[in-house]
Amino acid sequence: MTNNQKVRVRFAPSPTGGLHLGGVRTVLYNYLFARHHGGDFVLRIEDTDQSRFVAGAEEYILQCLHWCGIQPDESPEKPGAYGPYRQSERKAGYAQYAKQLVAQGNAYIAFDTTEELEEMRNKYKTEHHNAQYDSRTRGYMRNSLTLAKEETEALLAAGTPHVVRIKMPVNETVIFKDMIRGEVSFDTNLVDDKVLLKADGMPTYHLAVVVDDYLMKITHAFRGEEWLPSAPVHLLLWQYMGWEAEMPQWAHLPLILKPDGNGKLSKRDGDRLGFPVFAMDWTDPRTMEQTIGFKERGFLPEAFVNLLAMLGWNPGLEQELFSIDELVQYFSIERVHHGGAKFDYEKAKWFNQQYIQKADNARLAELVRPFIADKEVSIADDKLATIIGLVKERIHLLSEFWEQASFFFVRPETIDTAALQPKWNDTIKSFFVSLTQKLSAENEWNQESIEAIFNETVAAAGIKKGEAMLPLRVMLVGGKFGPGVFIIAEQIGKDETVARIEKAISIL
RNA sequence: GGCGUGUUGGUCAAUCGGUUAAGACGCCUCCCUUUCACGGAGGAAUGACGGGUUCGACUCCCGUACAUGCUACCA
Repeated sequence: MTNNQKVRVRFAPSPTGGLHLGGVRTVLYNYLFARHHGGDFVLRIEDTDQSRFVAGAEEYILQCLHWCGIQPDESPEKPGAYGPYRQSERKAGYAQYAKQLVAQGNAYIAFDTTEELEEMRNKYKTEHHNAQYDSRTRGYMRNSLTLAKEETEALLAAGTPHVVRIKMPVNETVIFKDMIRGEVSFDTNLVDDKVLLKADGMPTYHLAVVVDDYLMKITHAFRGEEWLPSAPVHLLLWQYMGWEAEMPQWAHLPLILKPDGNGKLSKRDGDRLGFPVFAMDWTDPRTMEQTIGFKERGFLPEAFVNLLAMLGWNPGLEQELFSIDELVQYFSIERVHHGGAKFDYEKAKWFNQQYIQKADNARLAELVRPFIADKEVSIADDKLATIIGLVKERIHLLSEFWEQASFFFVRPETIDTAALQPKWNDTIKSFFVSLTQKLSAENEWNQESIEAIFNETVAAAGIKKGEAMLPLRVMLVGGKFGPGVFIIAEQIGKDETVARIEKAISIL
């Protein structure tokens, strides 16, 4: 790219299912880079594989980006000047470029059937070398290089299924500079003649990515490390098309690995280890299989973005909590790690907890609604906000709200009597009986007044405050947890407080 | 198998030839809190291995090991 060109980056998912953590991180790095340099972020849909098309996947991806607060500047829904934004809508164009490459001698037409390819691989495979369609084997195959010109034309005229393959040069070294890894080089003899145009007329990723990036004036191309081995094909294509001067700078991002063992993090690992891998809930329309997302597990989008940003990138500061605007400010591709990072769900939850603590109670109340929708209680917004303020420092996920706060809304079904029994005797029992009487007679009802009555009653009964505090908590809450016991009493109200104490006395 | 890429505590990681090798998560101890949590203080725990280069290597080079990715008319 030329220096004064406007930065343009793209995220190019194929709409085949749920949006993976690693995908979101790739989006994020694209977005941060674009914003940092005042450039554009483009969403392009790579739907060239018709057999893998999944209905609804494109909309789903949009929703995930929206939830994360990442809006593309251009997308299928919001076209800019470089459309179309779906590869399937460019079908005719790709064929032209493929034709040009064939005419130039940089590509050729191949008629081999699946069976013939299979046969070739078995035949030429050795212990030391995997057989591939390349300079060593293409001479034995049925293609426009081995067939007479008339024969090829006759086959074409007869409508014989065929693909277009790149003709990888012999004895060349392709070198390029990756923004993250520095100089990377490949021996062209070891790269196979990748299919460029499929028999159905659709381009493969290899052709499409080059053509689209060129047409869409992409200046920086970020993608996962798994693409590195095919980079020489793309480099050569840029060269053969005569677009070398406009080729984007490449950056191959490290992988996100599974927490245990090694290898790429997959949806299966999440299922197995009990954490989400997709950004949002995804239901496969074919199998109806449902997969949980970070959103529905109770993550805040800003926490999700923050934790993903830190997985493979680090600004070199001690600060760990960054708003998306701060990330934009600090982000630099040079500080992206080379090696893959294992995903740590515990740390992810810590990030979320930090953001929950910082978040506004009214907003949290709104966000927590879906998590209590199935509970048969109706709670006013302000009441919910107040209670969230009381319990938010002890939850890591929004989904944990109910287990930490249900006693504010419904009487505990059971109480931890085991925690009470050792302290239970006639003295303490009569203390609680007299406490309920005094509480019932009280007109003012707030945590100060409740505590004052409690103190009086304790003194009158001649017991220590500590002996009665825990029992009171267990009676109201059901267990040994939760915020201050008097504020709980205030919130649940006088009648309910008295009722819970009386019920506890009756069963002890 | 071949090729590519990678390797600092259990995990995320700072360091860009000279530090007692930061910090965070998790774990442990203590304090705070008459519960739990939050918060605070402290602790255990790290440069894969072997060679170079250098006055001096976590840092640069080479080799080995290990890991991982690719090796489809999938992306």
